[in-house]
Amino acid sequence: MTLVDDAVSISEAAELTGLSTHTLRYYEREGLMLGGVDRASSSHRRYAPGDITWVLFLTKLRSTAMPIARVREYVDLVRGGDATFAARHALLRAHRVTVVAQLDEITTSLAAIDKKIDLYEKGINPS
Amino acid sequence: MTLVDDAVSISEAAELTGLSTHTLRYYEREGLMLGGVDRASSSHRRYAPGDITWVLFLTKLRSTAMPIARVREYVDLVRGGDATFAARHALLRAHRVTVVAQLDEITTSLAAIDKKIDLYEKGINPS
DNA sequence: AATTGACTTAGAGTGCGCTCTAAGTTCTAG
DNA sequence: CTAGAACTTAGAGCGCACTCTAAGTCAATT
Repeated sequence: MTLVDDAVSISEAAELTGLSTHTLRYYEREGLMLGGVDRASSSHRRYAPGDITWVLFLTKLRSTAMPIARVREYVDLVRGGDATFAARHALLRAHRVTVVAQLDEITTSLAAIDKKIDLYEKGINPS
Repeated sequence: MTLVDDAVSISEAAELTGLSTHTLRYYEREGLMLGGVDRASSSHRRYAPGDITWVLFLTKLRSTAMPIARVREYVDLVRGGDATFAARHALLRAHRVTVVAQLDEITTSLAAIDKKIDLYEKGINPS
């Protein structure tokens, strides 16, 4: 069994996640990383594969408009271990409801925009 | 033909649009109202039905993340009349592309969240 | 050994979209 | 006529999520 050090630097983590190094440090400061990122050379961050996986999921939460504070709540629950299983499950299910609502609102708005575009396409001059 | 004054006060406009009176004044200040809102008694705003219709469409643009500045561009074009027909059409079509991208991103993120929720539902303890 | 570039920290700054305040004016009900 | 609610303005303040700066440390290359 070969032991590969597949942990990466912050700039590599930035490339892998699509975030800036600034944002990665900011998220860590805000307590959004599950376990605290490892350090090499006693100062430079080393992102383990699991850290990358977590950041990628975190960006899914953020891209569905979960506030930083709510993400932190979730992370704090994860740190709480088995005892918080139900709470974490509930938090995600509650968030899911808001995401479906977002999709619905955007879809409704898109329909209104499409209606307006149709007017343009028919040569009508709308506002 | 009966002439009804169906223009409404700012608080009624707020109720009709779901915005606050503060926001309605803010939008007007930012140049987002098509023609300038009428005044009654030489000071209080009177929102005509067309104003309400416009604000409702404007909220569709906003709810699909069109920045205030872009909305203003559109409004400025509308003020430009027939000459800007093509530009307005293009602006809306370009915005449409971003809206579809939003829907796609949120849908992808929702799938990731659902996957996580499934783990909870199966009694697995995820992070 | 020296240079160059990536990294570190704490903290300040930015942009957006509201949201609120204060001081004064106007409308409406009694 | 009066009281109180709703309105007006200009401008300040706020919350969020970054984003950047400064001053210094560390790593890789020549």
